[in-house]
Amino acid sequence: MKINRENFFDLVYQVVRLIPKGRVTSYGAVSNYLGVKTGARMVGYAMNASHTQPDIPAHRVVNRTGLLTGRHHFGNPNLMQNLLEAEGVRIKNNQVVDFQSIFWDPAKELQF
DNA sequence: ACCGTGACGAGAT
DNA sequence: CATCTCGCCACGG
Repeated sequence: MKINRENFFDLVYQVVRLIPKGRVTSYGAVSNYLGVKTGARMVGYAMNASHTQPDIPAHRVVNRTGLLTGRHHFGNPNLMQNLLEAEGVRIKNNQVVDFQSIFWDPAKELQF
């Protein structure tokens, strides 16, 4: 079954909503989980539009290196980091500390 | 309809 | 190890 853009956006939102507090995931991981392995950019694009949707912890989604590449889209560049730190995620130089340990892979953690 | 752009990622140089 | 290039697909101009 082909994933329409509406479904894709919606699915991205759903997955992001499932990210546990204090954990983070990557655009690529979400994309891969949705079956669009090469659609990491689309996830980012979806997140860009996520501001229209409530309850979207976009701050828990970073790039594959754990870098807070999306911080400039939170109005305040420090907001993303603040939100993460408030959840116990340590940030060092715009990068998630111990990224691998708190990384949440929907394909593995969620498994469905 | 064509082109440039992007909250990405992986491989090449 | 630092940069560059290309693929990906949706969207705005």
